[in-house]
Amino acid sequence: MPLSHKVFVSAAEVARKAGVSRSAVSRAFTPGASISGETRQRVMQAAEELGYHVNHLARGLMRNESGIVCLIVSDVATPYRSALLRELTQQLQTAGKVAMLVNTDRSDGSVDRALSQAIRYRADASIILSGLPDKSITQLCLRNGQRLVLINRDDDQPGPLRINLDDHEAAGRVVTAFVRAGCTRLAFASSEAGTPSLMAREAGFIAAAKSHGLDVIVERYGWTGYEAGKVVAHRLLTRTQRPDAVFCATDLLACGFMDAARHQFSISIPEQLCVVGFDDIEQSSWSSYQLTTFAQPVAAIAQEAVTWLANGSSGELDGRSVKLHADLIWRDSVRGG
Amino acid sequence: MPLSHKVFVSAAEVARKAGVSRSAVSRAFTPGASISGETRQRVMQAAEELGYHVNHLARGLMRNESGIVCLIVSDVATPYRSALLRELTQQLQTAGKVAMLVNTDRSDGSVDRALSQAIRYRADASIILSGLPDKSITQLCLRNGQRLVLINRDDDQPGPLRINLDDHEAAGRVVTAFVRAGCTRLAFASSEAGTPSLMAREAGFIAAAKSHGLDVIVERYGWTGYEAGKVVAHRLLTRTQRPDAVFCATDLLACGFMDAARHQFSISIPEQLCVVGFDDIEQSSWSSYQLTTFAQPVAAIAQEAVTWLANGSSGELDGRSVKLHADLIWRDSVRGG
DNA sequence: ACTAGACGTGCACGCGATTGCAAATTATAC
DNA sequence: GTATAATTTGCAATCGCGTGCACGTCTAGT
Repeated sequence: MPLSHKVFVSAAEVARKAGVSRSAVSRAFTPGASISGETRQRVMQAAEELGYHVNHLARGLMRNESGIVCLIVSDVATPYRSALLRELTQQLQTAGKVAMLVNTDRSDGSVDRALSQAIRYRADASIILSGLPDKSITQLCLRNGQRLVLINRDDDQPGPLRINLDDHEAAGRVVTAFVRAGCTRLAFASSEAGTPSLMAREAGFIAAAKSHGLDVIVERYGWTGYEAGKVVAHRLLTRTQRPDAVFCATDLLACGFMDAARHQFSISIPEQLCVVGFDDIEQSSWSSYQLTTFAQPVAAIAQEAVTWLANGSSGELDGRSVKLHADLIWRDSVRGG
Repeated sequence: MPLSHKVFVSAAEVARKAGVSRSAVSRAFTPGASISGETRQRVMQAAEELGYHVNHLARGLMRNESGIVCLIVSDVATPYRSALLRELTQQLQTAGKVAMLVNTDRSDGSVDRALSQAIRYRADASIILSGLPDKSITQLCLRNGQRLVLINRDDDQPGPLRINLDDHEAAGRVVTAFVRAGCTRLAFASSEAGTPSLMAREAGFIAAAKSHGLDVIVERYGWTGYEAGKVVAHRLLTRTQRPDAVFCATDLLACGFMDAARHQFSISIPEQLCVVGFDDIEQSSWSSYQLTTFAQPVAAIAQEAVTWLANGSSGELDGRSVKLHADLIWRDSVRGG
């Protein structure tokens, strides 16, 4: 690949034009460096005229700090994921970092490959929104001074920052709401993905129901999304003892569930059936759904992650576990809000 | 910031361990380089044991080719944008590139700042999904050997690759569909964003309607999204001469419009009112909407962009304009599909 | 006037990799 | 066995930048 044209303008050229040494140019662009106001002016002007921009690749090489944060995520196009992504990129930017986006699929070494990519680019940190890395590669990251953030992926490894919600407790609040609405035949709708948050919601729901003397029908299908919600609805609503309250592990599931219940089974919500979701995606507030659900505190999650990253590594193992609260947003899919 | 621990392992250490020179290590990781199978084996093993990864920052410095592609986008969390984003990152990855995500807002120099970021990291290219850069910075990019892709942002500048849809012609097909459904009072619902694609759809719709001897009521409000759709619906449906067919510039608008029409005005779709959208976001296929709409060929768009990037700059001004076709997806929001 | 200090500047080296060139090794031909 | 070609390997320069160190200049203190 032949270098196309005139390539980039380097600090040396700026230095020549400004009549100073190359170090002066460097210092002009380094906040807090020892340089006089006058020469800084001269350098800045020359830089402006030449269209010079500091090469962050080279700077990262020297400083051993690239400013890159790697976002590892599957299903970017999903409403909740994309909302979190937006928040993260935004806050990273204002913190002076830059986001590198790596997609993963459901294949096995997918997250590991993504992390290798992050290491190759000497990312200061990686934030994992979905999937879990192998223990060995986690070690590799930490050993290389790369910091790790795990979101909604409970894991007991020391080192990374682990951000989670109070899924278990939140699920308990759903039972309370259902009981108050006079519901008795509870169901839990989920997928077969088996992620920690899904499991926690399920376990919390079942436990709280039991403490009320209620059983729970659990139905899982496929892959957490709208279609799975429809399938699960079909299974749940063709039972002889049809449930009168269902907690959907995810808003996307809930949307599919509600659509199936209304349009295929002509069930009216919340009169005949109460529904609660989780995530508070934008669609949940749409008139067609008005879903009562838990709000993922995306802004708080992002903030937690970014501030942790901004404060340089304090110790050897500065990993900690943060548990955030999910607010219940009352809308019209449960009686007696 | 003290370098935390043992930092990264360099090629020199691998070379020492494998008993070869630094260059050999470099060559071992460069496909097509002149190196014997045996030494490559030795190097690879040593690298594996030490946990070595090529430093792409340094590589990019030498090769003058970072492998980074900058994705500049506002409203990442919007369904259409995130779908395109998913497709782009995926295809970039398989092409051996890595995506750097930069958020922009609606403020003036936002895209320019994003492009500066791209230049600082010596991105091989930038793909702009929303907003338009200043001419001057476009020049700066091209002069620096940075390639540019503009998606759905018609612009007459030479140099960048410009990918657009046949918005104007597509809008004409909507009129045909409405006329065939027996509609006579046409309306166009849009936002005040005034992007080229929005304008093209509007112009195309009006032109085609005129050729059928029909007038079009145009209503625009705020910012392309669900809420705007509701507001526009309110304005349009409280008129004395209520329209019986409306083309929404965007699916998100259409969803808001349909919800308002049904739940606030008790209008049944498509019996009393036909609706067509644009984008084919996932929600359009949900049972609650079943929206007839145009499919954004996201995969084709991404492919077009990535293959253009993969083929190194052929000439000085290799920019070209690509016009892609948007298929009309028939669902239930228009009579007589 | 002499010295101490503060401040700004330049030199030169290092960061981690690629690559042209020439030497060294191996393979092939006669 | 030698001459020649083909391949492999190491040396050293380079990419653009940051920064420790030494030097020069200017101000202030006694």
